[in-house]
Amino acid sequence: MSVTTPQPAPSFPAAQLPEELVASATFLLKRLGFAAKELTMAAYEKSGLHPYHYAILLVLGEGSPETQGSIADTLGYDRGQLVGLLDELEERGLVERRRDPNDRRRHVVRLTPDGKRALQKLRTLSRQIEDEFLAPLNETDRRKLHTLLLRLAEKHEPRCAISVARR
Amino acid sequence: MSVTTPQPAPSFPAAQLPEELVASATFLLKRLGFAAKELTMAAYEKSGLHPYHYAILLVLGEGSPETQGSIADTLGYDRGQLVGLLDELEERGLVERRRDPNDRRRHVVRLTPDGKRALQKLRTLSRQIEDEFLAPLNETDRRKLHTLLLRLAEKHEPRCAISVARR
DNA sequence: CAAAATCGTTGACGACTTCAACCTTATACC
DNA sequence: GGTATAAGGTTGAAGTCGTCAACGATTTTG
Repeated sequence: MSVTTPQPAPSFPAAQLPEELVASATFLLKRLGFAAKELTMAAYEKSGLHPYHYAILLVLGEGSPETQGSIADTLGYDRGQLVGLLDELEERGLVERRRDPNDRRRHVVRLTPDGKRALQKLRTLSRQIEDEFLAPLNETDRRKLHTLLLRLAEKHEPRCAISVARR
Repeated sequence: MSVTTPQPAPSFPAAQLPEELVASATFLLKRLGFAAKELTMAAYEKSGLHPYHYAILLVLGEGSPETQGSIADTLGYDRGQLVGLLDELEERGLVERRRDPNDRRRHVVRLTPDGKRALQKLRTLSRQIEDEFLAPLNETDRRKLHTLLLRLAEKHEPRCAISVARR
């Protein structure tokens, strides 16, 4: 079952991209990154949440208490941006902000029970999106692709690097 | 030799992204797509041009005469967006717009000699960017990655599909 | 000849990111 | 202890960007 409503096939096939662009893995990566974003956004539409919200809930779901700063640093978000995202999560009752008694500048952010339920829903959605996006590949190819992407991410997105503790 | 000036390494390693995000090929694709865009933009900075300009020049370099509409359709650009891009290319003398005598609504766009030279420069730059971005992978891995990405692109970015004529 | 469609152009609009300023609170230093 | 400095969170401004509707000119349709 598809997460997104399929688009009607265009009556005429789209014009061909220049060969040199299609031959570039970097180019394909950029286009596919965009396509992945679009597919994801479409799938999230019904939930009223944003992929950003999912990432935040995931961080909070890992157990260790988080401040807004640590969330922002972990995900690479702007702190000003995070404020609005947390406002939205708090309005929906998925998250709780309270002052840290040890350092009253800080806000400690925690999942509420509703937040944990929402996180589970989003995990399922995320799996569905992944499955739909990778549909052309079998299990072996998916693993191979992930391995290769991870090798690139370790250079270009150090936050993705697998920590020693996690190995 | 690097195309972009290397960033100073942060004294502290960035915080760890949640495992489930890093485990998702879709997520890595989105982040890497963004990283690729940033790397590309940085490399293009000196040239005063934009990757969009390169794509346009590539289309024009393929020989068959192109109108603004056909360029936009080929690359998936908005027509209104293309106007400004072509203005910039024309200002730099890389491109010529002239009315199509057969259909005076259309503009036929052609490369100038300077445009062909610029295209060659950008081809070289593009190769350097590709090489730098894929640095963690050897030749075999690069081919494998490209194959996998292309399989995905055939579904998600039909313009990337290899045409029968091209096979 | 009139109506509709096409092509390129312009400008408005909303979404998004980045950034600087600000208030509160904690830490460093004299 | 008191003052300067830094850090956490918040707000709002600014700039970028893609999307889109409307327009004049021209061609096609009927």
